[in-house]
Amino acid sequence: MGVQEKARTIIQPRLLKGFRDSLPASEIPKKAIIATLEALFSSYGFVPIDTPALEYTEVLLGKGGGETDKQIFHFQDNGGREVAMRFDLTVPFARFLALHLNELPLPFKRFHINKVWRGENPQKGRYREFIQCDFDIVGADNAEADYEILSVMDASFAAMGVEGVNFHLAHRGLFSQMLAHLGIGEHNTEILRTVDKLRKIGRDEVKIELTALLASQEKALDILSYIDKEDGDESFLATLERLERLSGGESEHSRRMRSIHGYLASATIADRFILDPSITRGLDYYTGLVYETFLEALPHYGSVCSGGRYNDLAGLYTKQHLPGVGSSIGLDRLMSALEELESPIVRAGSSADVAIIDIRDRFTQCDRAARLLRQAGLAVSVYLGEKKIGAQYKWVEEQTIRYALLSDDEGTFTVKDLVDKRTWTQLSGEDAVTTIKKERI
RNA sequence: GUGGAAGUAGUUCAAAGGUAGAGCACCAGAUUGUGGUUCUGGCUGUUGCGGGUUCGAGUCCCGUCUUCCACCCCA
Repeated sequence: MGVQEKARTIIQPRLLKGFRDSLPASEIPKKAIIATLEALFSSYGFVPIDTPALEYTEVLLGKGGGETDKQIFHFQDNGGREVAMRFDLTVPFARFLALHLNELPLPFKRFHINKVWRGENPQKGRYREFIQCDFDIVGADNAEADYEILSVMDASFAAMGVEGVNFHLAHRGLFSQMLAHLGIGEHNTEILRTVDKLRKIGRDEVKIELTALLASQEKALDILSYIDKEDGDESFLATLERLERLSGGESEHSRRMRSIHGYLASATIADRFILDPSITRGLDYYTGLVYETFLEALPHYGSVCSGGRYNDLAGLYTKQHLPGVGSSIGLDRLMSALEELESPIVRAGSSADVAIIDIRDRFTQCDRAARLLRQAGLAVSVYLGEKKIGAQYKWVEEQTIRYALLSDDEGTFTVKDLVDKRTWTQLSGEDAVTTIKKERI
């Protein structure tokens, strides 16, 4: 009866829809990836910032509009203020810029890695709480800044060891110019939205939708000829020339794209960047270059890194005109995709290099060895339970710790490699250090 | 937010209205002489949750929550 009584008072340990716990097996690689990205951004001179998770609703909603209104988590705080949780890192950054402009060097390069929240219906790789890694350059409107963001994107995926990545580039200004050239500029946003679905629903379906939208199959075909490559292998520059033709000749937009491609080519990374006019990026603040990033093996996962150029980011919050270009990596979606690909990056997750076991009677000796190993730069985890030796080995392997160190009666140590099943006996503390450091390479 | 599918032990999956089960995992003991073998024994569930139909519901019906899929949108 007493037991039943207790059972009834237990609170169900449940999670909110779209929110997840992260166990060591996923948190360790996640932290490793974040550390890699932070080091990479820093190597380009980008500096870290942070902003609050919670802001005034009016600040985050801006002018208000469409989808963000529905997706944003908002409520009244205990003081009756209308507050909202940030749904991306770009809008808070704009507010941040307006507030701190005279404290910042321009051009300003920052990165920001943190959680954001969207009240969207979850699916695989889509959650209500997820981490974004943003990096932006504000205060520079030129091809060099555009190029540098693309360069950081490419270097980021290389640093994470992710292969088979393609960056799809387009230019919003160029697209609008084409529509104006065709005399159908007024349907701009609807056309963008339809074109954006090309990869998902296919050319034929897009043609049907555009025809319905414009009440003209001829114009639909004109637009399709803009976003359709004549052949799959059409080069960046050949595509660019075709876009120039369809949008009425050379322009500042096409010249910008040509310059960016020139820099990418000089850096010998141009082959991973594809000019893909079907990339449009919804209807946000983007005005120039836009891009999305796809994994060759999992195109249906959608973009894992997107962004573009916005020419008046902080316009909602200040009269100062601030051009910028930036990008955002969706870390949780990327990790979800990499897990599906069984990528080694998300598998590597040890809590330590060495575990020390069987220490019940020789704790001091073992702790001395642990301190020695730590001083030598190894991560060491000491077993603190009371189980038998077999269970201790299991504990070590559960955490994918590769080496176990045991203390012998003679005051020496035994090191075991639990992966290759090798054993070294009668080692001094120093020998144990050198053995492990040598073997683990 | 709209529409569809699914939810059984820690896990993978059985049980086609009639006593909720199996493998793996887990726990204890023996053996292994600084583990992984073998043997013996054991635990595990309010069948996601809440109602309803029925003599009887894991199974049928309704609601709800979560996951997955599509739309929408996006990372």
